[in-house]
Amino acid sequence: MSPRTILHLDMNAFFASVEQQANPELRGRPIAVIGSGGRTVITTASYEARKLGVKTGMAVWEAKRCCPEITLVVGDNRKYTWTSSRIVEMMKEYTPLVEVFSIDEAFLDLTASLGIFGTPERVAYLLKARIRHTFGLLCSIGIAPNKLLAKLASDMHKPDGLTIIRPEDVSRVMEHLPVGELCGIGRKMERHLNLMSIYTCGELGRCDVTRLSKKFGIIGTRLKEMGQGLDNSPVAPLEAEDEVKSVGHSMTLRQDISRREDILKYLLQLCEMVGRRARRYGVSGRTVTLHIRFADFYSGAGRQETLKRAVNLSNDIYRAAVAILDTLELPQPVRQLGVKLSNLEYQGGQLPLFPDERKKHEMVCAMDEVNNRFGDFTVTFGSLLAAEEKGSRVISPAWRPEGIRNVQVL
DNA sequence: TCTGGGGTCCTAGGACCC
DNA sequence: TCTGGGGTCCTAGGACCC
Repeated sequence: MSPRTILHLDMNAFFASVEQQANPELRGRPIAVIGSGGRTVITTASYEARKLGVKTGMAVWEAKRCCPEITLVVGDNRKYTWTSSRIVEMMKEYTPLVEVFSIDEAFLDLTASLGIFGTPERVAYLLKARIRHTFGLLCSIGIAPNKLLAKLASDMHKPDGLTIIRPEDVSRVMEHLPVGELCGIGRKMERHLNLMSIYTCGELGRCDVTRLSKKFGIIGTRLKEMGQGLDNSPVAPLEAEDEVKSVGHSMTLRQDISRREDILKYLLQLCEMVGRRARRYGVSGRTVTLHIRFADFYSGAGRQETLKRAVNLSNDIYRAAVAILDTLELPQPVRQLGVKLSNLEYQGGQLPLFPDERKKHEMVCAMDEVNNRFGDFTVTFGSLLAAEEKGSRVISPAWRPEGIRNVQVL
């Protein structure tokens, strides 16, 4: 395989920076973006807040403890999705091979475009300058022969960094790099490797592959390659991406609940969110999963059930979810509920065959249409929730601005 | 008022069929 | 009397990512 030139772009403190741009009073100050619910965490902290110890995933009270003057902003995903889409459009001017990895990260395969734009550094500087001028936002860029190394490189200098790993640098960079720095090796995997006396990528790359395969199974080979800085995976633009395999929503409730009728209300809301997203993208699914987290945070219950036929009507999903609920023991009040539809089938807008089915389908589509125009839960089943519980605004960096993974509500 | 929400992939074990 | 093996589908749970 001939050498490739891959660029990874990572927006710095994306949600927080977008908010600071939208509101000049927030610039230069410690702020953090949080979710809208009663029980939420820090989604993104500005660099000013990070300096004081505020981190993603922290409870709000914890963030306030390290930084009493912090300004908390409830996230607005329309802003982030809009900005992200504009940045992706900009990136597509340099190559059609843009893989949107998350709302604030993307890979570009520049191999074929360097004839037009010159060096990859030049593309990086152009992108950085344009993103800064247009949106007032900073990003870190990594350039390397593959995605694994490009992502590693973009992480090396933050914020506003530009790091290049050339083919001749790879073995030097990997030699003393801790294995946990690689995307794909998390805390548990790192601990297992350390127990095998493998601490650095250099050691991982030299490790006997049978030893790795014995311990880690099918990914043993892949691990050794990662240690050597090898990665053949292509940059996959949206059209080339695998089909989405599941659609789900979950919510942590404002308060723990125990009464069945309360649980059912939230369950119906979740099934409506899942069903509507599935219908919007023309998928239905045969497997419905219900998951519950109990009041103690650590314990939970859940089950999945595969139906005879694929469904995407909220009521069908709801019926399956309730059937599962009725098989579960609930030893504690419920903190969090989740519903997922998987085993997906892509039907591409086919209408059901039988008249009564079709009528139901048409009614649901009409409801969806109203909700799409006027906001979630404008028209909905009678038993849905009071105004203050409407359409919990999901804030998650894992969104994509396009396609079914756009979880944007409203 | 302690601890969010969206996904993917892999493993292991059981049921069932040929 | 005892004991097969491959394949598929399904479920539960864990690790990892942003």
